[in-house]
Order: sequence, then C-alpha cells, then structure tokens
Amino acid sequence: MAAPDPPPAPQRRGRPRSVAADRAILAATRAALVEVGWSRLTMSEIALRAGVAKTTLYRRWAAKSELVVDAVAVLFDELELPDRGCLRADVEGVVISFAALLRRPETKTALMAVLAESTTDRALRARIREAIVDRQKRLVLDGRSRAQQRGELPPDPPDPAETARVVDLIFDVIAGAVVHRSLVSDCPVDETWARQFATLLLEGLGAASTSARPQSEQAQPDTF
Amino acid sequence: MAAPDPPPAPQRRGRPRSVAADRAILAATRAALVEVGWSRLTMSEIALRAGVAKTTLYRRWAAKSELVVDAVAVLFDELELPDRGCLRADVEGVVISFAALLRRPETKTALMAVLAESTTDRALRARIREAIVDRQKRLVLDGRSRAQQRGELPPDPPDPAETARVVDLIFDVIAGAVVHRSLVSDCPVDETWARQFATLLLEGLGAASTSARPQSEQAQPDTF
Amino acid sequence: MAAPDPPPAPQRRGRPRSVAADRAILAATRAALVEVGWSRLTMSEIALRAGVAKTTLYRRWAAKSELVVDAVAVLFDELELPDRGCLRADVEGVVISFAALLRRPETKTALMAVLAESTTDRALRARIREAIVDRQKRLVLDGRSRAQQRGELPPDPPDPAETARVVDLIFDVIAGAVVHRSLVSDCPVDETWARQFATLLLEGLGAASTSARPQSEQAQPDTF
Amino acid sequence: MAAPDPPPAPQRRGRPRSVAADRAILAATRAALVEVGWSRLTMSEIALRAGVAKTTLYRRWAAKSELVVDAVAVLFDELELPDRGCLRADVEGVVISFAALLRRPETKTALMAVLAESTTDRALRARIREAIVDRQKRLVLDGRSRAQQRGELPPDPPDPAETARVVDLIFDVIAGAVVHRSLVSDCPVDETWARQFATLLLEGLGAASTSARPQSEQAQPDTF
DNA sequence: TCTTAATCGAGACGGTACGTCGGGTCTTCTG
DNA sequence: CAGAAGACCCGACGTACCGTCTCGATTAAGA
Repeated sequence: MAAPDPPPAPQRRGRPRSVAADRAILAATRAALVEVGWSRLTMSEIALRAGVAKTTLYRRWAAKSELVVDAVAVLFDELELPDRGCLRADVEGVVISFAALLRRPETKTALMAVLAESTTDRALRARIREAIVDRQKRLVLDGRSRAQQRGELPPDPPDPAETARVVDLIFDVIAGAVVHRSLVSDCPVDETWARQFATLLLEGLGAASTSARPQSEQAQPDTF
Repeated sequence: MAAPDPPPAPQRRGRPRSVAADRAILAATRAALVEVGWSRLTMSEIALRAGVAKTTLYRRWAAKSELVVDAVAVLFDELELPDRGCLRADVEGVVISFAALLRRPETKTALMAVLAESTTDRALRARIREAIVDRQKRLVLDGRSRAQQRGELPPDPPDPAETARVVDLIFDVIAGAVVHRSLVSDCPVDETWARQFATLLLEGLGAASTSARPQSEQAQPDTF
Repeated sequence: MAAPDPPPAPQRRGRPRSVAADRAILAATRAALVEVGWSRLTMSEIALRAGVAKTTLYRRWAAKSELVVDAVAVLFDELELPDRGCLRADVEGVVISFAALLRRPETKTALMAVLAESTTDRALRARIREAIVDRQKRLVLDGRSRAQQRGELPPDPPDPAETARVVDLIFDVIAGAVVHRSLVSDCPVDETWARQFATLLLEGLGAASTSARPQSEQAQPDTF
Repeated sequence: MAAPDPPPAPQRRGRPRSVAADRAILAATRAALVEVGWSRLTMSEIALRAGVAKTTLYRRWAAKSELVVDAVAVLFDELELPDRGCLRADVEGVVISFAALLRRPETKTALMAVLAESTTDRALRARIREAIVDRQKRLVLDGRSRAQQRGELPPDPPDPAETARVVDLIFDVIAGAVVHRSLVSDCPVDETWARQFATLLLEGLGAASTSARPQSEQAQPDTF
C-alpha cells in the first residue's frame, strides 16, 4: 500500500523528496474525491489542494488511478473483526462494518472508479488486489479459524490449495454481495439484510427462503 | 430499456427523430467499446461510426454514461436460464453464462464504468437499475419457481414483500459473487468454482468448507 | 432596397408568399442587429423575432449578408440634401447628416459587416453597390448641379465619362472621409470638423492648413 | 503594435512564453488569410499551420480579431513616403502605394473584417487605432513637413491642437478616399485617379471639376 | 565552504475531447 | 403548395485536463 512508485536507492544525491508532500497529496486526493467525485477529479485540483506542483504528483504516481488506489487503501485497512461469540454474529458484523465503509463517499467512489479503470489495465488490477482487496482476506481467515476453534466449521482440509479456494470463495461471496447490494442495487445494508444474508451463507438457500425471523433464530443455535 | 430520454407526446410537430439513427448509434457504441474501451471512447468516434452528427447524440443522451447504459443493456437481456433439471444445475448454468457475458470486453468495461459514474449520480443509478440490473431478476424468479415446482425449495411465504426480499438477496449474492470473482479478484469463473459456489449457495458454509467434490455430490441427491 | 432574390413569375401556383413575412423579417433583422451586432447575429434569432421559420428566410435570401443588405438599404435612402443656399453649406449638411446615419448602430454595424463580407464575394459587392452605395450618388449629382446653377462650379465638361469620373471622385472623397473619421478614427463628425472638411474640399490643402475659423469664413466667398 | 495582451512583470515565474511561437502564429495567420480569407479563417487552422496548440493562441489573444490586427499591423508599417520632389507627387505616390497594399488579399480582407468587428467592440477599436491606423499618420506628418520646407504649405499654426486637427483631417480624407474607392466602389486606384484626387486635394473642388489633364498639369507647378 | 544534483513552485507547451452553437438542408404535419 | 416546427449533418467554437517541458529557486549531501 504505502510506498509510491519506486522505493529507490536508499540514499540518492540531491534534494530528497518531501514526505510532507506525500501526506498532503494523499489527504488532498481523499478530500477532493469526496467533493467532486472521480470523473471531475483532476490532477491540477489535487495539486492545488495539496499546495504542490503538478510535477510533484507525476514524479511519484504515473496515473490518477494509482494515486487514488494509494489514497484510499489505508481506509480499507481500518476494517476489523471483533469476536462476537459465534460465526453468525461475526458474519453479520463484518457485513455491517464493510457496508458502513462503502457508504463513505470517498471509498465507494474511489473503489468503483479504480475497478473500472482496472478492467483495461492489468498492472492496476494487480495493484488494487495488493493494496486493497487481498489485504481484507485476513477478515475471512480470522473469522474462519475462530469458527473452527468454536467447532462451528470443520477443520481445514489436508490440501492447502483447497483451503485457499474456499477462503477465496467465501470472500468473493461476502464482499461481492455487500458491494452489489450497496452500490448496484442501491439498497441499504441494514441488520435485517445482514441477518438474512448470514442465514443464506450459513445454511443455504432453503433456510433463507423460508420466512425469515422466527425460524432462522430458532435454527441459529442448533445449526452447529 | 429501449427509449432514450423523453418518450413524449405520441405525435409531435416537426421532423420526427430517426429511429435508424438510434439503432446505428447504439451499435456503433458497442463496436467502439470493444475496440477502444471505455476510457478512449469518445462521442465524436461514436458519431463518426454511426454516420451521425454529434448533435444527434447529445439530443438523445445527456451523457456518455447514459448512452453506454442503453447500448449494453440489450446484451444483458440475452442471458437465459434453460432448464437443466435441478436447482444446482440451474445455478451453475447461470453463473457460467453470466461470467461469459462479463468476459466480453464491451460488457465488463462498460458495466464497471457506468457503475463508477453512478456512485455520484443518482439518476444514472436509477437508469442502470431499470435498464440492466433489475431486468435480470427474472432469472432468479424463473429458477426459483422451477425449483419450487420440483419441490427443491419451499413455496413462497404468505407476505409478498418477504418473497421480494428473498429474491433480491439471492440476486445480490449470485451477481455480486460472480462480478467480484471475475472483475475484482480477477480469477476465472470455471466449472469448478461454479460447483463450489452452488454448494455454498444451496447448503451453506459448512458444506462448502469441506473438501469439495465427493461430499457435495453425495449431498446433492438428498436435497430432494 | 426593394425586392428580395428572384422577382419571379408574376403569378405562380400554390400558396403565395406572405408579404407580411418579408416586412417582419427585415424589421427583425434591423432590430437584432442593433442589439447583438453582426457577429452574434444569427438566422435562427432573426426567424424567432420575426415569428417565422428558418426555411422561410432561406427561401428568400441565400445568405445572411444579402438579407442584411436589403434590411439596411432602406435606411440609407432616407438621406436628403436640402438646399442650404451655397455649396459649402450643402457639403457641411450632407456630411453631418451622413455622419448621423452612421452613428445609428444598425447602419454602422451592418454597413461595415457587409463590406467586410464583400471583399471575398463579388456578387455581394455588386449588390451592395446597387442597393446602397450608388443610390447615394444622387446627393452628389444634386449638390453639383445646384452649385453649377449658382455659378459656384464650372459646367459639365463635354465628355460625359469625364463628368462621371468627377462625380465618382467627389463621392468617394466625401463618403470615404466621413466613414473613416466616424468608424476608423472613431472621432465625432461635428460642425467644426464638417467646416474644416468643407474648406479642404472647396479650396484645397493650403486653405485648410491655415488656422480655421476666421480666415476660412472670410475666404469662403472669394475662394482666394 | 507588437506585444500581445499583457506586457507583465519583466521576469515572471514559471516557463516563459515562447517568442518563436508568437512569430509563427502571426506568420501563419497572414498565410491563412491569403489562402482562405477571413470568413473561413479558423483558430484551429492557424494553430495547425503555426505548429502550435490552440491553447497557445487563446493564451495570448482573446479573440480572432485581435490576433488578426496584430498579424496585419506589420504590413501597414511597410508603407513609405519617398521624397518625389513636390507635394503633388508625394500625394500621388502615397495614394498609389496605399492602394497597392489594399489590393493584397490579406490586408483588405483583414482590415475590413476587424473594422466590422470593431463597430461593436470598443477595445478592439482602440487596438486597431494603436496598431494600424494611427501609426500611418507619420506619412502625413512627413509629407506635410517636407511640403512646408519646400514652401508648398504654410507653416504650422501656433496652436499645436490645431495642427493635430489638420493632420487628422488630411489623414481621414486620403485614407478614407482610397479605401472607399478600392473596397466600396470597387474601382481601380490608378495613376489617373490618383492625379485627379491630388488635384482635388491640393486645389479644391473647382479645379478638380474642370477637365482634368492639361489644366492640372499647368496648375501643378505654379500653385505654390 | 563550495559544488553538485535532484527537488520544489510555477506555469507555458502540444494535444485531445469536450459540449455548444450556428449554418444550411431535410422531412414531417398543418393551414 | 407555403409555412412552422424541428431534426438532420457539418464544422468551428472556446474550455478543460492531460502529461511534458522549461524556468528560477531550494535544499541537502558530497567534495
């Protein structure tokens, strides 16, 4: 995430780059994103807000999208997964807090924008995965191992590749569902939806298809 | 989907708008999207390809994003859900064909681009939902009613709002997972992944977490 | 001046052209010229003001410049040369009234605009001469024949071509000087200037170069 | 004449403006004027010919008309007044050479066009006077002082304002007559016309009205 | 202490696309 | 048939950003 383009020879000659400028630029990028959105976000505007020349931006980032990736990556790292006692509660918790993050204008705008750019830019795709996406798989790993310790989930299969496949699947399902609900369907991710989604995730389509509250709350304890 | 901006008084004065131009513009938009992608897609280029003046574009669509929504909406309507005999097969089928659609450059690039724009544009958000997203819920409705007829899923709950909630949930989960896997995680949606995802969807996390093939294939028959 | 483009077959079939439209268009053209000037004068605006469709304009005039020529030509015909008793007074009178005409925004703007257009348009040049310029030579002819009757000027030379050359020369000098003073030098054509100009015209450079008022008023009768 | 818009602080920050670009733009403007005339003269075309971006044009000149004023101003500076021995010959000479200048397509087309624009633009009017018109008064001043040294004209009156009025008058008469003859009446300014005009200017209407050649040639030496 | 070299700010540069405007033509329905 | 309405193609407009470049002015580290 952190370091911009090349973390170069540990000490070059000449005037060193200003670290204050780096911070100012990233903060200015976030602020500008909130106010004007991606499509009206310009390098000149960022430079102006950061009190920095355009040259300084381009010396550090090759493109607007890379700058934005770095600027918002740190926000995603704020996600946490406190232990709520059972797998269902942990799922609901992460869904709610991820949705809250996606409600912030700078995150939702930046995320979709860089993803859009990434559809035609392999390097950017990799950078996004490194700086944003893959870092959040820690949440799945944490929740899963906790649930295994509680006996809510079976232990890892012998093949580690198989484990990775499962983790990836769960991550895509949770993140995808929340993003789609929030940004595509444009509907609120509230506690009701989180509960229903957790039921689907834990028990499958049949359980989620029956009337929601009473059964699922009964079903919850005895599922595991 | 079809009609652009105002579907006005059924017979206005003056020269009527050319329907041929409409068709040519949408086709040219798709063709240009394939060749140059979203970021290099220009209104002038579209007009040139369509054999149409730029003014004609702006008379019908207020922005490039709205034009692209209409241009690609029709592609999503090509999705079908042939009856494969059981719910699991239907799920796997729709996942595979949706992923195939998302591999086409004009769809993936256009979809993400307009979604990105839509994060700061309420009207565009509504247009996307109307023209693209909500129309595909038919796939969920079809598959669900088929599964109910087969006895694979319980009948609709008495409250129709509850049914709508469930349908929306399923749609967000399937569409979100496929989009996330394809465009964010940048991994292939192949038969293996589809099978694993279907297991998760039908039986929940516990089933999906155990080693994939044998158990799930055993589990499949006894679902119904 | 009078008729627009083709003074056609005295009675054609079908609906005859509206003469009211003609008048409305020319009036609208003059009004629009005053308000927005030539460069911002548009055919659409004229049509709108005249309550007429653009088609109707183009059916009658081939270009904006021709329309403007016709619209302002009538204004120049208002110039008159009342008999003020002597050649000097007649010259001063015509200078003053011509300058007054050139102060009106629609005349000065229109005249210079169509002249500018005419530098690259032979047909327009002819139309301007016919409709505006040559018609005003009557002023020179009148003043000259009056002065000849008074004995202030010698009679016409035997060769009529020679007479025409002299009339053209006088016309170019008077009209040119007033236009240049008004529109190029952008200085007022007041009584002082008119008197000085008349002295130059009647008596030549030497007389005009000496101090102005007293001498020239003495000099006037005896010419030296 | 020379400098474009703001002649600012003698050393500003940032990259200085390219003087080569200035020269290239003005030359390109003249060349384009010759080829396509004023009405088809576009900023893009000028920029293209000059090898310069459109932005560079707009950074220096607010409007096409101002650019053209600067571009053609230098051509008018080429006018000279060689000493031909007597006032009459000097007048005829300047008339002929001014008419030759007005026959060049770039000058006549540009001059009339910017004058037309200037009727509704006070600033442009001032710019034209500064850059083109007033600079040519030097010709009148030169010719007049030469004639005074020769004894062909009386010395300056005591009041300098009176001198200025006379110079302005003579300038308006000569320039106005030549422009009107050339561009409005659309007739050639040849030696015959020049001689006739000089007679009018030097001796007044009466002399010019009599049959031209013999008398005026006799009159020429003994007039002063 | 003096180079030396890379940074900084500012802003002009060549480009590309924008969205608008006006020109003139055409196609429709209404009088 | 003329007229109004207005859509059509065309091309220029002036603006906004892009990413690069040239300036003079800083700012360290190495000589």
